[in-house]
Formats: sequence, C-alpha cells, structure tokens
Amino acid sequence: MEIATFNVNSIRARMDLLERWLKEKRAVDLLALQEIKCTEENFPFERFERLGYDCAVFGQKGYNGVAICSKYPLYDIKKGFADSLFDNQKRVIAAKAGDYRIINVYAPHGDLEGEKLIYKLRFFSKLKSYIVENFSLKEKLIVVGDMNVARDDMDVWDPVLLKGSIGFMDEEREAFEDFVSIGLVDTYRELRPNEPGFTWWDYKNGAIWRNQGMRIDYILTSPNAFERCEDIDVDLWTRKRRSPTPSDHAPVVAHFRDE
Amino acid sequence: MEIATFNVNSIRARMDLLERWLKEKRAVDLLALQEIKCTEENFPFERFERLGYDCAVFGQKGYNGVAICSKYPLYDIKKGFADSLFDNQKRVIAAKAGDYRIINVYAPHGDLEGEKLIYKLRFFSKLKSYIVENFSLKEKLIVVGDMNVARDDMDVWDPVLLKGSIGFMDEEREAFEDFVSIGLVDTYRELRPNEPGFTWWDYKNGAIWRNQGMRIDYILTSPNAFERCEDIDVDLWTRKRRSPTPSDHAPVVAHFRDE
DNA sequence: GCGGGGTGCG
DNA sequence: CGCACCCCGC
Repeated sequence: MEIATFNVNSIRARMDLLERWLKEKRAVDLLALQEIKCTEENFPFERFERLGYDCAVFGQKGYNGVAICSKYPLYDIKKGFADSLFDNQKRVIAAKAGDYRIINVYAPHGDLEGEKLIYKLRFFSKLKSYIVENFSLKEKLIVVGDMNVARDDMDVWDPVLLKGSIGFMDEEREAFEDFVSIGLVDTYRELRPNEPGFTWWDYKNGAIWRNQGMRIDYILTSPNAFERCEDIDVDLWTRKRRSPTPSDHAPVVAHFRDE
Repeated sequence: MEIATFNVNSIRARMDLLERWLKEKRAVDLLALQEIKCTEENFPFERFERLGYDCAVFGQKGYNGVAICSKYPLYDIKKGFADSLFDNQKRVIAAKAGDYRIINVYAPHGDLEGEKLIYKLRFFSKLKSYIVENFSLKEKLIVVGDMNVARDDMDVWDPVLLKGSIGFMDEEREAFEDFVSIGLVDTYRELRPNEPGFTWWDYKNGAIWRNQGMRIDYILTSPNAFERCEDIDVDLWTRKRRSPTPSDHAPVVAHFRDE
C-alpha cells in the first residue's frame, strides 16, 4: 500500500496536475490532501471516482480543508476534533482503510507571536489528546500531513538564517516534539537519516531551483505501522515545473508492505 | 499587406494564444488591438519585438486601451482625440504604416439608456469630426476596430430577439451610420454580401458553439484603400477553442494588394 | 508568488 | 463568463 501526503494549495487549481501525476507518475493507493480550499460541494469527487478513489472530505470555503482519497474503501470516518473550539477551521480528518487508521492533519501556519502562534501551539496539544483519547498507538496508525514545523537543523536549508522564523521557532518545535512523543515514528528521518527531504519551497525567489526548502510534511506512524514501512521519498515530479503552476509543497510517499 | 483587427479582451491574458495564432496560423503584417486592459508599462513590447512588430500603445489601467503592432515601421502616431472630454478613456490610436493611415477604435459598450448610452452616441460624432478634421478621405485610410454596433439584420444571429438590445438599438445604429457616411466602405459587407461575418460571441451559454454572434468589429476604408482590398475574413482559429481561453471576439483580417 | 474571496465591467 | 481591480492568507 502506497500512501501519499500532499498539501495541494487548492484542489481545484491543482486537479489537472494531480491527475497527471497519478496517471503518468504514481498511482498511489491513498492520498491525504491538505489545503483543498473548498467546501465539500465544490470538491471534484467525480474526477477522483473516475481515477478509482473513494473520498472523505472535510472542507471549508477559501481556506484550509482536508481530504482522504483511497483506492480501498474508507470507513470509520471522523471529521474534525469534535471540539467547537477548533472545528471552525477544518484541519483534521481521520478514516480507516484496510487495517490502517489514517489521520490527516493540516497544522496552522502560525506567526512570530500573538494569537496565531498561541493557536498553533494549542493545536498540537489538542492533536495529541485527540489521538490518545480516540485511537490507540497499538493500531496501525498513520498520522500524515502538513505540520508547518521543521524538526531539526537538517530539515531546513539554512538553520542559522531560519532560526526563530515561522516553522522553525523553539516553541513550535517543542510543541510538535511533545506531540510526536506519544510514540510516533518519523518515518522519513528514520529511513533516510542523511537526506534533508525538503517538502516545501517558497514560491518566491524560485526557491525550488536553489533547493531552499524545509521538511514540514510528515508521515508519522505507530510502531506497528512502521514495521510494515519499506520506503519513503519526496516526489518532485509535480514541484519541479513551471507550468501548470505546481503547489509550493511536494507529495511525500511511503510504501507499506501488504503482508 | 494583411491587416487584422482584434479585440483581445486583455493582452496579458491573451498573449500566449495570440502568439500561437501569429506563428502557427497567420503572420499578419499589422495588428490593431482593442481592450488591451493595461498601461504602456505593462504592455508586452518585447514579445512583439521578437515576433517582428513595432508597437504604438495607448493604454490605461484595467479597462479599454488600444495598440497598433506593425511589421512596417509606424510613424505619425496620434494617441486619443486630443480632447480632454474623451481622452480619459483610451479608445483611439492612429498611425501610418507604408502609405496607409490606420485608425484603431474601441467604441464604448454603452447601455440601454442613460449616461453610458449618451457617451456612446457622442463618441461616434466625435470620431467623425476627429477623422474629418485630422485626415483626408483621399488618403489610403483604414478605420478598424470594435464598434460595438451591428449595422443590419444580417449582422446579428437573431434580429427579432436582439432588436433594441445593446449593440443593436436604433439610436446606436443611426449614430454609427452617420459616422460611416463620411465616405467609408464596410469592406466585409461589400466583399461578402451573403455571409453574416460574426466577430463576437458571448462567453455565456457557449454562444460560439451555436453561432449566436454579432458582427461588431469592422475594417472600414476610404475608396482609395478599398481599391486595393482583395479579401477579408473572420478568422475563427483562436475563438473556436476551450483552452487556453480565447477572447470573446475573433480577429477580422483583410488583405490589401501591394501594388 | 500564487492561491482564495469580493466587486465592477462588458 | 471571464477579464480587471483590491485585500487577505500563507
């Protein structure tokens, strides 16, 4: 089973390119999409159906929005945290596919200070309690998505320059580490300890062409799921082009043994 | 010499398609463009230069704007009517190319009543006096552009339905006829008396696919220029496609004998 | 820099 | 319907 996480930065703006990627490059079994930026009414269900995917969508107008698209039927679908304090922003959707439990996350962007930063830090503690209270780390749990945090110096193109900037501040990293510490494995870093594995490059300054990126999209697993994880990579096929305009993120794809 | 008039509905949105038309279909000698919708600063001079065109531009931010692009050097360039009552809207540019005097016009859209209609009617009387006072009908004069008026029943797809609607109201037609009566020849109607020659189709309802159009773009000539006019047609190459999005107008192209 | 939203224009 | 404009989010 091949699982991809991909912040598409608008599913409607990206559908043509995404379809080409699935057809010409990589027919992954499960797609976890972030920032679909549309409501369920405007989600291109039919196009995914034609490609063989069953979709669960938690959408919102203009901003945020997450979806899971799977070649295996989805069940046990949970939209949001079931917490009115958080669920006005559509950032989490969970579902089971086969014996895997997928939790798809779009963490807040945050800010250098103030309410947006507070909200981002609280989001990770909410995500932690949500997972611990609703699921079990003994499941084949896969938590994927755009976490908007780089864990370590290796995960950013210039750790000195970027220290203290959004996505690489000490508070953010601590909040994210505290979440990961419930027992999740950072599969990319585990399997590729010597590769940066950037997943995001700013649209500005042609950052992709200078490889000035950050690793902020993750595939995190419970130990039971990690046991089956055979490989993981960042797929640059969509990102390294000028037209049609790609997302600023690249998909991360992990392969899990069928057993 | 092949001369085209083309309301591009934004030169920046249309440049790729226009370039393909010039390269793959029809390398006209002179292009009269309307609704470029940009200032001179934002006009793609370099791309036209690479295609071999010398450009004279009378632009404005967001709306209106006209340009003449020519493979023969342009001279005697006149921008606007030199009348502050009209020249806040950039709708007229004139230039000589070879021994032809080209006057490129984007007439106002108008309305069913009120100030916009008044302005449109006044525009044609201003255009008339502008031409009579500045130029001579004895020149090889070519007045082209989007006149936003259909002359006759044959020039609209449903004269009964459209009677009294914008572009086909009696007042508009009379004002336009009064202008043409200075001694201009409607070359398309003269050379193709039995063809509708629509030049514009509404974006709505897929009007192009039902041929629900109007003939509102003209190549009008003085008798001396008409003597050299060998053929004229509406080129549907750009219009009859879905992607990239075409202008709602099609170019009209006339061929003038070199002598 | 590239998305979304809205509004104005034709 | 598809441009332009603006403001906003990331």
